[in-house]
Amino acid sequence: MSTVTLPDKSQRSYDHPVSVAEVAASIGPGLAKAALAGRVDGRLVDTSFVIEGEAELAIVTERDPDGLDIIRHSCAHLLAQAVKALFPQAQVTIGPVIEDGFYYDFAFERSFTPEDLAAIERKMTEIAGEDFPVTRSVMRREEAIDFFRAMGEEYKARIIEDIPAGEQISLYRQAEFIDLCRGPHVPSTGRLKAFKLTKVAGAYWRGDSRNEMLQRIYGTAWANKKDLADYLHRLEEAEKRDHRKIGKQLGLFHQQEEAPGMVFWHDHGWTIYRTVEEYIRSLLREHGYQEVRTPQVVDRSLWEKSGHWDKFASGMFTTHVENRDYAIKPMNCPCHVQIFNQGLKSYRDLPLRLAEFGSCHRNEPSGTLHGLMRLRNFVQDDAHIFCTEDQIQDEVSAFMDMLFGAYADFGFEHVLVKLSTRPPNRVGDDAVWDKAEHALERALNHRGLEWDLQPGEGAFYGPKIEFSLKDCIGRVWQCGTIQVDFSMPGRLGASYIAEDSSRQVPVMLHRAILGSLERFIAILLEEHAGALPLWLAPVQAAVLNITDRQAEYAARATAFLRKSGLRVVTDLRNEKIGFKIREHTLQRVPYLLVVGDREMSEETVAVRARDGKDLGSLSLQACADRLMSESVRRGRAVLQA
RNA sequence: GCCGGUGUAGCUCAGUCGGUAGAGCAACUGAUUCGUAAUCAGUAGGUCGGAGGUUCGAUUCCUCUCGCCGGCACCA
Repeated sequence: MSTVTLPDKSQRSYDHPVSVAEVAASIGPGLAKAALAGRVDGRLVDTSFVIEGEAELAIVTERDPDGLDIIRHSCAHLLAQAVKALFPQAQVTIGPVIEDGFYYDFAFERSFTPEDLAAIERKMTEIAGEDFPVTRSVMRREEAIDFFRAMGEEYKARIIEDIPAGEQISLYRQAEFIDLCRGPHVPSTGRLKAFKLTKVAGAYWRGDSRNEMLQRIYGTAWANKKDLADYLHRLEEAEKRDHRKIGKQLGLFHQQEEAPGMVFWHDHGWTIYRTVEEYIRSLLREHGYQEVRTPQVVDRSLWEKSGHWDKFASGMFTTHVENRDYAIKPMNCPCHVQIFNQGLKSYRDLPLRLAEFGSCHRNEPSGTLHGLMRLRNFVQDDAHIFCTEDQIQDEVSAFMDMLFGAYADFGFEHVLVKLSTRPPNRVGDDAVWDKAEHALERALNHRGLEWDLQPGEGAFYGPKIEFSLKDCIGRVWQCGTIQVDFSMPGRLGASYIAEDSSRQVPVMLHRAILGSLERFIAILLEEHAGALPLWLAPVQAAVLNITDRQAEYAARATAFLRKSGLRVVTDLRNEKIGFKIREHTLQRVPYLLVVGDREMSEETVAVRARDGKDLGSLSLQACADRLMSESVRRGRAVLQA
C-alpha cells in the first residue's frame, strides 16, 4: 500500500509500491509524457524511483526549474557519451550544470577543435534521436573503483576514491555509456531536444593550476527549440552591449599593443570618468573624508615593511634608479599610513578617513586582461579609515549607506554581496581574525542584507566584504569592498595616544565604493548599452540646424545651454536633418534640439529625446531648466519614474 | 601564466588551394540648403600584427613572438 500526496494536497493510494512514472501515468497520459523526474518529500529522484508507504510527490516537468537543471545535467552525459563514441581514448571526469547550460571536462591527448565540436554535437543529436532509456544502478564504492579502472577511466576512479568509504555509488547507463552520477536524470535520451555546444577551453583538473589541464566543452540546453533560440538571441543582443564595442563606437577610449592593460581615454570617455570621479568626491565631502595624493613610485623598503615585496614581487612593476629599487605603487594603503604617521595622533583624531583617487599599477597575468574590466593600470576610489576596534561596526555601516546610495544614483539595484574569510596564507593571529570576521558579519546582518560566505577568499591581511555587479553576459565583477586590516598599521608603525595616554595601534579599514573607476565605467556602459543617463552622458544635447540660415541662432542656443551648465554640441554641417538625427542618435546623445526658421523666430528649440519621442518646442530657458533638473536627479529619477 | 581561437584600409568584413589584395561605411573633393534614423557623383586610402625560415616568388606554408577574444588558474 502506497499513498502519495500531490502538491495540490490531493492524495492517491495504490495497493503496491509505485514508481513516479506510474503515478504520473495514473494522473494522465500528458503528464506521463512530460514527467522528467519526481520530487519525493522534497528530494529529486528519477521517474523510475519507487515509493513505498506514504510520501509527498511532485512530478517534475520541463516547466519546473529543477526540470531544466535535470535536462542540462543529462545533456552533459549526452555530451560525454558522444565524445566517448567518437574519441574512445578520451577519459571522462566531471560534468556539472551551470547557469544556462552545462559543461563536461575530458582528459584527451590533444585539444578538441571547433570541427570536433560540430561532429560531437551531431553525434549528440543522433543519440538523442535513438531515445535510449537512461537507467540507474548502484554499486559498492570499491566495486565502482575497480569497474571504472577496468574501463581505463582513471579520473573517475580517483573521484570515487574521494567519496567516503562504504557509501553506495549510483551509476547511470544510456546504451553503452555508463557514468558515475548522483542523478537524477531524464528517463530517456529522447527528452533532450534543444542543446548546442558553445565553446571549448582548457580547465585544470580539480581546479588547481599545478595539475594537468583538461579539455572543457561548454554547452547550453533548454526545454525546447524556441527557448534555445531565444537564449541565443538574447546572448547575441547582450554582446552588442560589450563596453569594448561601445567604447569604440562612441569614441570613449582605446587600448593598443604598446600599452597592454592600460587605457587611452578620449575626450568623451574622460568626461564620463571625471563626472563619476566628481560625484564620488562630493560623497567624500559629505561623509567626512579627507582627500589626499601620494607618490606613484616608492622605495622597495616600504613595500618590504608592508609585506607586499615578499608576497607580490612578480605582480609589481619595479624600477631601478641610482642604486635604489623602487616599485610603482600597486595599492595606496602603505602611503596613506605614511600620512597618518605624520605628527602625533590622538584618539580624538579617530576615525581618520583618508581618501585618494589612487592610480595603481599591477602586473596582472596576460591571460586576465579584459577591456576596462581588468587592467594593469587603474584608479581606485580608495580610502583608508584609521579607527579603534570599537568604531569598526559604525564605520562599516556608514560605508554601506554611502555605497548603496551611490549605486542607487548610478541605477544599480542588484548588488551581489559576499563575505570572504581567512585564507590559508595570511598574517596576523587567529584571535584577531575572529574579531575582524565577526565585525563584518554583524554589520551585514545589522543591515539585513542577503550575502554569501566565501571561506578562505579573504586578503592576506584581513577579511573583506565584496560588492559585485554583473556585466552584459552575466560575468560577475567585484566593484566595492571593505576590508578590515589588523596587520598593516602595526607593520608600518602607526599608533595613536589613547584616553589613558597609552600608545595604541589603530585598526585600518580599506574601502572602495566603485573599486576601479575603469571597471565601474565599463559596467555602467554595459548596463545602459552606451545610452548613459543624462547626468553621465558626455554630450547631453546636440543643437541641429535645418539650413545655414539658422547657423547663427543654433550657435547662440548652444552657448546659452552651456552657460546653464550643460554639455552641448552644435552640428552645423550641410546635411539633411534626418542624417544628423541618425548620427547623434547612434552616438546616444540624450536630447537633440532641432532649430529651423520657426524655432529661430520664436527663440525656441524643438526637443527630440533619445528614444525618438517628440517633446515639442521649448524656450531656451525652459529647455535648460528641464535638462538641468533631470541631470541633478541622477539615476534615481529613472528608478522612481 | 595555462589551453584554444584570432589579427587584412579609420570602422565592419570579404579574399588569395603560394604569383604583392577587394566591398560597404567613414575620409577627402564637388554639387545639393533639404523639418525628425543614411542626398548624389567623383577621388584617395593597405610594407595583410611583428621577426625569422621554406620557395624563383609568402598576406597565404612552417617556426618563434606580440596583441586581442573565450575559458581555466590568479586577482594585495
